[in-house]
Amino acid sequence: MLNASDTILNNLNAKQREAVESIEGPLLVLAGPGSGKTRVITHRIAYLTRVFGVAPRNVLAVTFTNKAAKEMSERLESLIGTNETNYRNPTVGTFHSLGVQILRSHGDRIGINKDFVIYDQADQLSTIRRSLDQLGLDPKRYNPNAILAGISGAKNQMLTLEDHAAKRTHYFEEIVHRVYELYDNLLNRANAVDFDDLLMKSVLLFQNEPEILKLYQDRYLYVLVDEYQDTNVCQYNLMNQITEHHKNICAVGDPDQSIYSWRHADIQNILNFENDYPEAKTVLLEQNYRSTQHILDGAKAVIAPNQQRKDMPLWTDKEAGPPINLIISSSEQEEALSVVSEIVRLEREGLAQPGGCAIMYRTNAQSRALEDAFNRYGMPYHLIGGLRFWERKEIKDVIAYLRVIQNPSDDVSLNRIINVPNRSIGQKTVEELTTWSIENNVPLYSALKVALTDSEQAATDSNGPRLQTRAVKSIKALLEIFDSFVRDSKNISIVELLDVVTEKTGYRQSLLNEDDGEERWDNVQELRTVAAQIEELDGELALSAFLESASLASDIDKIEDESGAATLITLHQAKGLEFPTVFIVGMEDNLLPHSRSKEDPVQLEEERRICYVGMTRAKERLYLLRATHRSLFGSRLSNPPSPFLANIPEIKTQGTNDFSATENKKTILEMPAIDLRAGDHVEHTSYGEGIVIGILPETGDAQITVAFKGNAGVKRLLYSLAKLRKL
DNA sequence: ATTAGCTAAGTTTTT
DNA sequence: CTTAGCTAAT
Ligand SMILES: Nc1ncnc2c1ncn2[C@@H]1O[C@H](COP(=O)(O)OP(=O)(O)OP(=O)(O)O)[C@@H](O)[C@H]1O
Repeated sequence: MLNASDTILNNLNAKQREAVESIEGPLLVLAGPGSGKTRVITHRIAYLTRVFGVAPRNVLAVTFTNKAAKEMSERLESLIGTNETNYRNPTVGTFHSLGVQILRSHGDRIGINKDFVIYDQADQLSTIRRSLDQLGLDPKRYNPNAILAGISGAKNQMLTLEDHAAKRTHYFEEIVHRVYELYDNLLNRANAVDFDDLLMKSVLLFQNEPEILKLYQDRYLYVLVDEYQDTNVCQYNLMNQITEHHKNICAVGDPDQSIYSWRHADIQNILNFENDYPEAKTVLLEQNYRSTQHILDGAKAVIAPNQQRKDMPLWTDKEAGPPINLIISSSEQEEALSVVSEIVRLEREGLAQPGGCAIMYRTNAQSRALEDAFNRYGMPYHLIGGLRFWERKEIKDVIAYLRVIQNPSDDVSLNRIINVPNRSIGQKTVEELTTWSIENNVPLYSALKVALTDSEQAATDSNGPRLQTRAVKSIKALLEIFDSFVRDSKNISIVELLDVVTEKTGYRQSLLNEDDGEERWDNVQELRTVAAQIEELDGELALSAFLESASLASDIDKIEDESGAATLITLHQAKGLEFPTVFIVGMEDNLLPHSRSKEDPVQLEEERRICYVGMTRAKERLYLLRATHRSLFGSRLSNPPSPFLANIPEIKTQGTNDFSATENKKTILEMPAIDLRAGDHVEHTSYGEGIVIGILPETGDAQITVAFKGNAGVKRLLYSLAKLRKL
């Protein structure tokens, strides 16, 4: 029988084992893609807790995305089993979720109220606009996005307002500084923190309150960090603070996969690890378990020209596999079509499943042509990023209601929904209230209250905000409804609260009257489903916890491969993932490398790394695609091929005139545009109701597979003959 | 107070 | 070509 140690070490190679068994002191695992770095982290945690006897609660593992954290927890669970009574799981989370945890528990020490909300980019921008307005600065002249970048950059480098003051060298930075000051004030007043605060304020808290820091130092005796090459100054400081005494830090990463320098990630953090910790042990992993020989060779050839790198050996004993394919098209539409038809071909020939395919691109805008092609041919797809679920208007509206219920001081959220749906509290009124609240240094919500009491007491000589009677009436109704929500929120579940809020405010009604109302209401219902799922998992859920997961959630967390849908994703978001089949579209100069980066050699090297990350996601099949012409802002322009393509030694090119490519395209082009998708409910004249489970193109037609409700069962029908009615 | 219609700007990449 | 933000008209 195997003991715990054997089970954990069994599926590791010698180097990985060495890393797992190095328990005490700083440990650096440097290795290329697919070499099992993440596996080392998981197994090392298992080893620490199950073999070495470390209490799970003393272990902290930090990842980049929630998805990575979730996957790690799951793998841990299957490795060591969990949740026996008395068994506390290790902490596995993202830097940002760690920040939330720290600030929620101890933020009061630096003046952060426990009920704080987290402002995302849109909330930040709206706060910046308000600041500009207050300062009498023209948002046309001073781009709010640029100012946000300035503030965020400062925070990412741990520059507080005072620090930033010293750094002002340009006029623009002076402006940024003035906005920074007011912006932070507004955030404070709204009891809100932004993404960057989660990290920076945690570090500041630890700096100022050593006894709080000690709590975390004593709690987290073993710390493991994934993707260390993409940590920024705050994250670096945070980890150093926690591991200051025991120095049990295990950093894992790959300098060649550092692609977030624009977010102020500093590759020096990983390169200097051995200087920071002279006693550090370094383990290099050299075997790639993910990709075929062809894919690995191609990727290595792309990264090789970078000057700022140490070459590390990376090999595979996998078979050569099919060569890397280059498909040249004449437009982005044709490019997208090539992708779809190739996926169809792979599926038909039993070579790959659509669910195992990912299409990757440099910029979000590129997803559009792909979506069109997938929709046109009834192929299911899963879009990551872009119009993110959590950023949709209707979702943000509903979340805003919940946020105000939890934290009435949240000005941005209150502003958002104060007149949604229309309740005759117009711009003028809001302006008056806002000005009054800023002058009196109180939240907007208080301004509403004052306005109301004033009018009730018919106080003519009051200093309160001066409003129309109609507006006051609306405000009264609004405050009353919020009071009732706050009361409700204490007694009912979040799902119920969502129902009450959308119903009582008339939000559902008004949404359904808008364009695409049904679809958007469905999104709100999906939010309800998410809430239900979380509640089912965690039992009664606190409103704050729900809002927190809403703030920190990102789309990538939702990838499920069971669905049979191909994944559309940016190259950045694809980091850390793997797929049997990968398509990288837009392999053109100005796009990859992006025109904004290609002038600066340092940035150009990062573009190369982005390409490298994408290529190394592929396990079996890799397609690179480029279009000779592409439209940008409506006008067509032609781009030369990406210079990276020239580095790849063996590549099979399919030009636009290539026979097989044309053949494929014919099949799919002749397929009628079908308005059916897998999952759609349909009705057939004799078989009755059913659900579409598959669509296969045929020459000039399509084969639709439908699972019928009645006795008919699963049927394959020809689209042209079946006369299916969509329900 | 609300809305339709116009103009100008925008595409890197995100927790 | 889109879309967000602003102006003019109701
Ligand atoms: N010792 C091993 N034996 C067999 N398969 C392994 C081994 N180690 C890792 N793998 C597999 O190799 C693949 C890549 O592993 P993992 O994701 O841990 O690599 P990584 O180094 O974190 O990759 P990346 O840096 O590209 O994200 C996974 O499918 C994993 O299951």
